[in-house]
Amino acid sequence: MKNEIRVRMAPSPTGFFHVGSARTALYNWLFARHHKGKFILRVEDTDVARSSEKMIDVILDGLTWLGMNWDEGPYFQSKRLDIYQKYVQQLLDNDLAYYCYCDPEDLEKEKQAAYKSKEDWQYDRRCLKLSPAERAEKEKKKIPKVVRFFIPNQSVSFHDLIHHEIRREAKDIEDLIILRSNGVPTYNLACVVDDYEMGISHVIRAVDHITNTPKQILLFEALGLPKPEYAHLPLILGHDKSKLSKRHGAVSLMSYKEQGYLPGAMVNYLSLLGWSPGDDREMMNTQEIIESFDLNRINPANAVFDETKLEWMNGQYIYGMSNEMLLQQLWPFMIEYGLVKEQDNEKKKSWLLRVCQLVKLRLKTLTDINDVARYFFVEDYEYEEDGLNKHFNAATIRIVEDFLPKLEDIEEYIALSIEESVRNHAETNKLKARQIIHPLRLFITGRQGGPGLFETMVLIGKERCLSRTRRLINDFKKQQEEKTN
RNA sequence: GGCCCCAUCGUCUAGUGGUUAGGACAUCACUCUUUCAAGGUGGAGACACGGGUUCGAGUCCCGUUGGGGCCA
Repeated sequence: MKNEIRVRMAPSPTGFFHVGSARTALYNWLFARHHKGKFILRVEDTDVARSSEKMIDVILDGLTWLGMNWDEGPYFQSKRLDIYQKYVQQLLDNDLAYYCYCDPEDLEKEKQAAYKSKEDWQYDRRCLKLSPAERAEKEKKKIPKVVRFFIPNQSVSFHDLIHHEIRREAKDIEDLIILRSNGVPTYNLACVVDDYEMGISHVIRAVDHITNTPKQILLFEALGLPKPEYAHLPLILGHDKSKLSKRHGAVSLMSYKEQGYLPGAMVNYLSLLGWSPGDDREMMNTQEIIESFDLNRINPANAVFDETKLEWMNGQYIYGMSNEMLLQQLWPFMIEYGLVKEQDNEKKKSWLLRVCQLVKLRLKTLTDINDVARYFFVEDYEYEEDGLNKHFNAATIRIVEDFLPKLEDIEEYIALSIEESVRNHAETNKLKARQIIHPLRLFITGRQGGPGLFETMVLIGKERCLSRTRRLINDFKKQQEEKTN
């Protein structure tokens, strides 16, 4: 118990789950699983005016999607106010904290004025210097008061597992507010109390919290509590190298799910953003990542989020899946795009699996199914402009039209016989096979590229191939007639 | 402005005093192919700068510059 590894994810419920938070959560979780420790969920909702169930569900859904199970919680700070107040009282009793009656708006004005004239500003402890009479006066007037933590005059240093020795002078830290006038604790106090109460052994969080750590260490010391170990993770940046935020586009974890990314690929990619196993491995399943994971191997430099590489990796995962798995993952998207109906799952199962096999190499995300394979399912696929320019002309139409009877005559409609028929026809008519293949592909699929044409034609079926081709030929003829008239 | 963190190809990274500085994505060329992909082969591409320490520095120290974060 004493040496048990216990880490936490402590999200503030903002209504969405940032990929940066997901990465932080992931590293905590990997660390816990690697050391057979506990991963605890704690919702830091004291700051939030109203944190709804829904906001928390976003977090839970995200963790679940990525396969990160938690061992305890979620605990809610908003339900633990009395605990924090108890600790604040302890500090007050020991003269390690004091009441402050200053009007926050006044202080804010002073601060802004100081910044404007490029001066540093810190709270000057004026309420600490209040005489008993002055204090009594303010109490009598019922002026709202907060509790400030008295920063002792010393330097603070701590050992960060990623950044090594970090030192900060106490004079650079101001007496921070730890309890608001409404009795709600501030971030630093609640965090310290909870990290202790929940037995957190390692605080693994992003580096933008590193300036909070000395304050928290001072709080641990003032409260006489044991300190956890600290590891401050590098930030995830957008392409302009500033902290990844909404203005960079998709930063919510669930938007990646909606865009058709697989949780395994997401975990794999995120794990490599700031960490590496030390060898050249990149494609790793979650189990392998857990086994290799080590805080010592985290790169302290910030990392740019590279969606292109994530996309590539996702494609690798899709290609590596069994057709059954792929179909299952694809299903909700195919329903959404109107490619299939619920009952097709049973009726057309084996056909669907064959389509999966044929297109899986071309899918980078699950949503690609609509672009890459729409023509297998429905008739409203589009024709590539460039392709029509090439093949929608008298000479080509003629070639295809000549070939159609041969296609019709094929008895055993399998790839081999279609190919044989095309090649024979080409030979007897002194054509290159591609002169038939290319327009045929365009007419049947609307595209110039794709899986092998003959296999594709088998899956689309003879009748549909014929009718699609005839439709194009008729369209062309109609167009010619209109021109001559 | 103050304080803090960071610095290897465009991007993610390997590298812990002696390496032709390795890999991956992206990019380019070739190859395979009915096409598009994927694959295969190859190319181009980095130690921010300046001082030290050392026989020897991407690697250790200091400074500069640049980027980022927090205070907001």
